[in-house]
Amino acid sequence: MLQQTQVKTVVPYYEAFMERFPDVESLAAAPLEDVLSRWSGLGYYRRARQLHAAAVAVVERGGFPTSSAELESLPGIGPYTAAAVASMAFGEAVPVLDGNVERLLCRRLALAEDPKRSAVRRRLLQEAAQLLSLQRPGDSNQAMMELGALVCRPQQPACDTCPLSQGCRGRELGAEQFPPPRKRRNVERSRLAVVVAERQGSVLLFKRSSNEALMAGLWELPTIPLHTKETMEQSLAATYGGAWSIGSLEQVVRHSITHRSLQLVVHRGTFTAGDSVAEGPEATWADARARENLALSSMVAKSLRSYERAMQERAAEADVGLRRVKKLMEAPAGSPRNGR
DNA sequence: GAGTCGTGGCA
DNA sequence: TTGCCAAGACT
Repeated sequence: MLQQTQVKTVVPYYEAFMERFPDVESLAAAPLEDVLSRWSGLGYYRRARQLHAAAVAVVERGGFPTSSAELESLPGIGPYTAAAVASMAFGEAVPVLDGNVERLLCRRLALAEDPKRSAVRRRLLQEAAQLLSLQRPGDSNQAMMELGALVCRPQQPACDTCPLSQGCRGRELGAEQFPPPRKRRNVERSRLAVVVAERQGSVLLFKRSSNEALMAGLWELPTIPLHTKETMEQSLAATYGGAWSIGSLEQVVRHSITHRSLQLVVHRGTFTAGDSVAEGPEATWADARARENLALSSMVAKSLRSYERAMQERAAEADVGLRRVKKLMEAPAGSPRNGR
């Protein structure tokens, strides 16, 4: 969970996850669907699949591997995670190199090169090994990561309070210039139509196939690109089968996925199953309770919240209108109206 | 080696 | 509003 994700974000997911899957056996025995649903909203869903696969592998081999080399053979466990687990759980003297330590060491060595390059990486690992406490490698690794996160932070590093400022070459030259800024990628912008089809309090969802690159295996609201020659109804039928009609209600929701910036136009719509529906992706009608146990992305959850808010506002307006009408009808016939 | 994958916080 | 980035791994 902590891979590329901040601790603060992870904590609530971690606690709920551990309650649902208290040990490796329960995780291995659980359907992937359940694992994904507990991962909903955390992102990088491949991690959930790999964690599940790793649990299966651990149970099959009869226990956890205890060396960093063996750990790294498990799905989803790379150099960082293998070193972190091996050092913290099993006391192996291997250094971790996460984003924080990487930055700290680049500054310490005043390396003005891209730390992702393998040659630079080797140099950083060598330095990390030098600094590692062989008596307490787990604590030592955690201390380095904390130091990077809290003291040798990306902007405005607190060099004055740094316990490693002694041998730091970057401090003299201006720590902030190391490592060099990454090449930035251009953001791809797009507009999508998202359709909420309601039926007796349930919403129509489709399952993304497991080999999709993006959010594989998660449930999605029917979604189509905007600005096509086809009408929305045609696009929806082609993608999801059935027959569609689109209502007037629409809400705009913004969402960003790594290098993409999405404008989601959430529509209300209706869906009628036709002969072609069997050819579309797996579908389900899910009410609010059912949705709790489905794997939804944050993008879908956000769209649904926006839709529900809009519907509540519309209902409130309708209620006010109804009261006005009632009031008029209750007034004595032929009585003068306001302002006349 | 470079591209990709989600999301939320923050400046 | 926009861009950057985080306890990375995999293709």
